[in-house]
Amino acid sequence: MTVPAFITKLWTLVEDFSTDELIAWDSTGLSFHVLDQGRFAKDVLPLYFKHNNIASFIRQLNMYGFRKILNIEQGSLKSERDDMEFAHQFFQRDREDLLEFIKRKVSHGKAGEVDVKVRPDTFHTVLNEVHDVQDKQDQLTTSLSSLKCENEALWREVASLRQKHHKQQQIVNKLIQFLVSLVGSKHAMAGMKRKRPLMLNDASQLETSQAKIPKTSEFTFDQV
Amino acid sequence: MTVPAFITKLWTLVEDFSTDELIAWDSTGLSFHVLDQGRFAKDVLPLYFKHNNIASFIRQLNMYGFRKILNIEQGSLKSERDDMEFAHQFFQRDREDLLEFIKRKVSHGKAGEVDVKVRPDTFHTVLNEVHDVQDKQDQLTTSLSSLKCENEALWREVASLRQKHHKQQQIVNKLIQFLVSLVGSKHAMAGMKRKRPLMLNDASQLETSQAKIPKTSEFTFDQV
DNA sequence: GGGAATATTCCC
DNA sequence: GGGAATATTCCC
Repeated sequence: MTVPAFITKLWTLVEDFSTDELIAWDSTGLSFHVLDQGRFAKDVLPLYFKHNNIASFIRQLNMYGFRKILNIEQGSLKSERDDMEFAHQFFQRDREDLLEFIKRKVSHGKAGEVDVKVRPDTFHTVLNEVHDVQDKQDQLTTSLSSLKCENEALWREVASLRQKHHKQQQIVNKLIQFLVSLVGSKHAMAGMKRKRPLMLNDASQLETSQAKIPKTSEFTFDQV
Repeated sequence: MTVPAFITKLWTLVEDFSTDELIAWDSTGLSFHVLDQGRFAKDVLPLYFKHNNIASFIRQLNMYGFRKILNIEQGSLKSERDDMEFAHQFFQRDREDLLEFIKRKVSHGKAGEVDVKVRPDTFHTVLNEVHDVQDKQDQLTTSLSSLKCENEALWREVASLRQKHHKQQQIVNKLIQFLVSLVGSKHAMAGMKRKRPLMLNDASQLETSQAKIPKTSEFTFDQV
């Protein structure tokens, strides 16, 4: 809505017939010419701007997206040597209504980037926190790996112990069967005194204790 | 080394005796006064700057760290009503050598902050990576906790099984002692045939298998 | 041409 | 006073 001062001044300047000798519309009305750079800078620029440098004028044109029109005969001798031509899509003769679409380039930072302003100590704090998380994750990974090895060894130990217990129980059963066969066939037990019971019924206790832990590990380990 | 144009112009301007009626050193030489703002802006400023606004002049003073000196009698009637006084540590009469230490404030961002320019997709990538690390760490923590519980249950199981094995072995030993006593006292074994050995020497196997895992867990678990 | 520092303006 | 946009300068 609000057209920058440079654009309105430029349009007024190009439209002004009194300065057509130094700056004027192209015959097409879609671009404009600057004829005599020296005189234009010295006599015209100070009337509109706070300087008399053609370079500053061109800098502004570039800031607003104007492009320099290159003539066909570049290096060859042309009728007018001191002739520059500039154009912009929305800078046209008798079309002041288009000027509002001419936008100044935002200079800060590359296009497509966003500024993130942080205090240096905040920056270092965040960086340290990320490193802390990474260190802790490394420790966790190591601990997890160690614990997993220990766990596997424990599972093997439990399996081995259960197997040994089972075999031992079979031995106990065989011994008892043997004793029973002795008693049944020879009645050898007659007259012997037992000080206390032998407590041979361990198997039932073992079965109940096994229910406290799962039969297989529910944990899965993925390398991180 | 290179003193900004504003500072050199300002110092020249204050030193200049011809303008002392409008701008001049304080008697101490450590600050300067601007007497008649209206005349100063209209007659003096354009001689040194590209404008005639006292506001722009003061804006520059603030940009370079000058401070306004407040008079003792603020609201009361003073001899000179249109009198402003400014000072800067390194702006003193006859001390042009100090001017190089007057630094312009960098406008972009708050003081003590540093610009970090990133493309939005890079910003989101980094953010996602941090969240990935945090998620993975949560998973690791959960897995580690589960595995630790399972590990503790396994240790209890192993201890329980070892105890049972020990008791079972004692039973086996007592049975064997009992059989031996039977054989020794009554010679009841005579004439009986054993099909295969009873394999009662399980205890030695158990001892060797225990060496495969440590007696106590070397792992320590800290909550994260 | 355009990045970046300084200058000027505008506005809270 | 100072943030921020625009203007001017300086420099590659």
